[in-house]
Amino acid sequence: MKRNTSHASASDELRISRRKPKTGTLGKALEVLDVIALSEKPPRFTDLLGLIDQPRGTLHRQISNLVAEGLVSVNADHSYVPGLRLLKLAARSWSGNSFRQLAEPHIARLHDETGETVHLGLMNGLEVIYLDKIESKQTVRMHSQVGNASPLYCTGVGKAMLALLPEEDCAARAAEFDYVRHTETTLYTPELLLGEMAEIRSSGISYDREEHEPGIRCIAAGLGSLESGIIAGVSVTGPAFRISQDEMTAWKSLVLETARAIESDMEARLGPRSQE
Amino acid sequence: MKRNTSHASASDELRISRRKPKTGTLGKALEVLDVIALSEKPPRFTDLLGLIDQPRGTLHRQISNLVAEGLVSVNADHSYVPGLRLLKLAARSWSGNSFRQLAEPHIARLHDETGETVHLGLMNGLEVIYLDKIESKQTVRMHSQVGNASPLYCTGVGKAMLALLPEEDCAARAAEFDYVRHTETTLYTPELLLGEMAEIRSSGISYDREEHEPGIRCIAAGLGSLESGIIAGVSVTGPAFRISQDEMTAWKSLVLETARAIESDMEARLGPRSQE
DNA sequence: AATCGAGTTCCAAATAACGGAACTCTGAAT
DNA sequence: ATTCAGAGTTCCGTTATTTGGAACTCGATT
Repeated sequence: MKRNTSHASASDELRISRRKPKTGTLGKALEVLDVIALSEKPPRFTDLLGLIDQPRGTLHRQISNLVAEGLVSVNADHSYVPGLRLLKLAARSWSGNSFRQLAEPHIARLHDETGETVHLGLMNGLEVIYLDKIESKQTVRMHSQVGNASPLYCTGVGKAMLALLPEEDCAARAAEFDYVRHTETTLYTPELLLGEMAEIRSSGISYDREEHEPGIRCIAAGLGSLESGIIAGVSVTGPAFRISQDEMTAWKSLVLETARAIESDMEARLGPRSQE
Repeated sequence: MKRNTSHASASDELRISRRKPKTGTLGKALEVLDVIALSEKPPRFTDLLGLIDQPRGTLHRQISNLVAEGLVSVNADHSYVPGLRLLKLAARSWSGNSFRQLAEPHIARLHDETGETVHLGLMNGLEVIYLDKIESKQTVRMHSQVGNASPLYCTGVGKAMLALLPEEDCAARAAEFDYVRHTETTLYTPELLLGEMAEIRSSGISYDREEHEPGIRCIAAGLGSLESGIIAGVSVTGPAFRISQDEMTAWKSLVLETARAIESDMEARLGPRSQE
């Protein structure tokens, strides 16, 4: 005789949903991995002991397991770095990602037509994760940002994606950001951010007016839907010294067309059956 | 007086020495993740149940934990794909990798001088993992292989790295490969493979004469050392229809110089102190 | 309505993780 | 050379998590 145990009881969950998914041992191991991955310098055992609230013996075993599994490598000087297995796992995940595959020709075309750097981003919680990128010609840095995450509130694709959400969700997320005023023009309060939403919603286009990095501008469009479970965005990015705001605006229809084209491919290929 | 607890009886141990690092819960979770990452099509719950020897309830919880941690995502149709968190972790691991950073300018120069695709690979067990790549100009596929793994025996960098090992280690690995004859010219036995080693050792250069993929040729040099704990390699790859074997050979000194230059940077920057 | 298949939940028993303390190693100070 | 301090590692009884079988729910099919 089973009753409704009701996993998500209304009152309990109001507080804070951060960092309490109760994933047991796995969660603890990943906390360690996260700390190692996020460290600027490869941490040594004692560094980790200070950063993670675990007894010596326990932490040591956790790290040992991570090392044994190849998720973490240990240098000669006993400092720890993320392991190659992560790269391997991520590479498979990336190259097999059907959404990315589907979007690739479209962003390639957008790149050909604009000649500037093009990004494909995916919404993930309060961040945008860059799934793909095509660099402008001779830029030195390569494939740098694939897999990188940025906050939603200060990026072109991020704002475009926010605007796709129902207003209540949008406002809820706006309230959750840890706003950092990266530049003069950063929208650093929920009010400023929400103030742009109406315009983005009606035009389908959002701009990053050097809001995240000085000298970097971008035009973006959101795509996807809640039903499909995919909220994404495409953008064209360029240096402010070469691309004026007006030139950005001129790409509006190209960017919108690209977003619409990806969406129609999504319907065609992901809709009927979730075939790869 | 270690007691053999239960499942792994003595006779089983003889079978296969692979996959027995005893990493407890973490290992089991990663086995699931591996299966999901390696699947061609996103598996559904029942598929996984067939592929992994675990009872329903257990497997379900393991997957739930992976999902809760963001290592796995679940599609609308209950099929599972690797999660975005993997990309994020790997991106940090990649961009923070000090060896890659150090090698980057050198392979960039090699690319400029040859005009062809250049790879940086790292030895990992019986495989080479590509740490970085600079594509030839207008190639369509981008950052495709970073993080990808290939067998040592049929790639240019792989053979070059093998040749750096002491002969006994080299022979030991040669005996362990699961040889697949990818093309006509694949070295598909330990004897064929070891037969090339002397030449590679003396010249410092190895060739992939369409041994992995038809129509793809490459010249490579190994670098690093056992003491440093890094065994790596650089290569220039090109299509056979455009690049003759002689043209490849002409790059010999460029490739060697690049390898030596990276090595001297390693000594300078990784040697004194493992500073990032 | 009944059946089947797929996915999900539950709980006592089994097992793996915990954590304090003891041990070893390394390099610096005496 | 000896001592010492700090870092890293191992051990083992206790504790908490994982396990795995079975029961349950939901949807599609007959």
